[in-house]
Amino acid sequence: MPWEKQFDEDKVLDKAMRAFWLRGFKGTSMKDLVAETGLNPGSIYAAFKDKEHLFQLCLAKYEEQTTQSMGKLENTYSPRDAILSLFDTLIAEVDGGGESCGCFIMNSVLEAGPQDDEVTQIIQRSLAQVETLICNLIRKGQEVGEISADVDPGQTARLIQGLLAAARLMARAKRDHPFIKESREHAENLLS
Amino acid sequence: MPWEKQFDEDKVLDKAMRAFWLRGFKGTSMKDLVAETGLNPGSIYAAFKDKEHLFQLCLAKYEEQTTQSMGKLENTYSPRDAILSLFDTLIAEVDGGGESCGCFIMNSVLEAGPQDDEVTQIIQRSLAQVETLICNLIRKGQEVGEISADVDPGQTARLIQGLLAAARLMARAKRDHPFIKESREHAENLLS
DNA sequence: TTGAGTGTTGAATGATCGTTCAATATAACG
DNA sequence: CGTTATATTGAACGATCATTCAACACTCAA
Repeated sequence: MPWEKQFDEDKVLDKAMRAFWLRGFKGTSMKDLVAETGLNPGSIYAAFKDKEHLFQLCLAKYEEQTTQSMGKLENTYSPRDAILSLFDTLIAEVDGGGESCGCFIMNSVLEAGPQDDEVTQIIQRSLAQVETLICNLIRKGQEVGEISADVDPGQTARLIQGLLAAARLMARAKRDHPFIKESREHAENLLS
Repeated sequence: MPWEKQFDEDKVLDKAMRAFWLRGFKGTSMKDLVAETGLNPGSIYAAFKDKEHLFQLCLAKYEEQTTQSMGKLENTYSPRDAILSLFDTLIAEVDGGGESCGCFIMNSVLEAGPQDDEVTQIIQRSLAQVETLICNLIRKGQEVGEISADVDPGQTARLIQGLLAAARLMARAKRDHPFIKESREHAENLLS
């Protein structure tokens, strides 16, 4: 019988994800991945097929992580604060001088051409997922009376998502862009 | 005395711009540029130094075009309608099945690492430029009484810019994403 | 102890990348 | 017409790209 893998597939995926997240698909070479994962080319190909497939796995993993971490927010904050904390996280990232490499999904939107079916599907699925999560938070907030009952949950969820995406984009363009903090205020007003 | 250039430098820049706009810097190879401009490698290098510099020229040209076309809007529409027409253009693009390759500047934000000083400067300058143009439109609209006097022009300009950026991003991810049309409504409400 | 089965290794592969340059073509001046 | 100055050409360069694979390492059932 065989031999167990010498590496933790999940940790390797995490490192690859960080690389793709920071520099994109084309901006990350196999040499980079070899250096940052500590694996040899052959092992990477044996475990993940090829660069394209590895990238898709990273995207999927990111989506899963995002969903999970939003689930945690749901349990530790009130619905309204959970939504606002999404903005607070970004603000803290920027203020703390952190990496602030944006949203991996959104970064990939621009790099993946419209022909890249697999990636496009992951992106669309992820967008819909986050929208739904925010939408549910809004509904729950309305039930509790924390969020005004006369906002449309779906539309507002998409607006929140848009504001957040824009804020992350601006953060990447200019670390201290005023819109980053303003976007939080806008969200706050929406949910008043 | 010498020999005039056989190509129109401006038309070549336009074709290169379209290529970079659609596929990004890393996604556009020199071979692509040779094929799409009709020039030979040597001629491109003689005229534009190298790929990096050509890209910067394209970015700068895009910025100039954007500024000019927004100037025209100012002359043909009322301030409020000029702003809303920015959204209408995007909506028409998407509805018409057009390319909808987003905003060249914003696309470049994600691709250019924070280390790329020259590109970052062009991006920041362009962002500030557009913000100022929208801000002035808002002020003018307020003078005419077309836009509510109690919105902060600067903050609202940044919000409009953010909404537009987000809408273009969503359009790239999903052609018929509801947010595209909703963003126009949000802008409309802001300027009511 | 051994052989079958699987994981690891990293040099080598061909393709493509951005870039260069010697050869060639063209136009204006003497 | 010949010289000079510049533009064009496209093959060729070295670097880097993603990918492969034969050699080797290791585990475990027999």
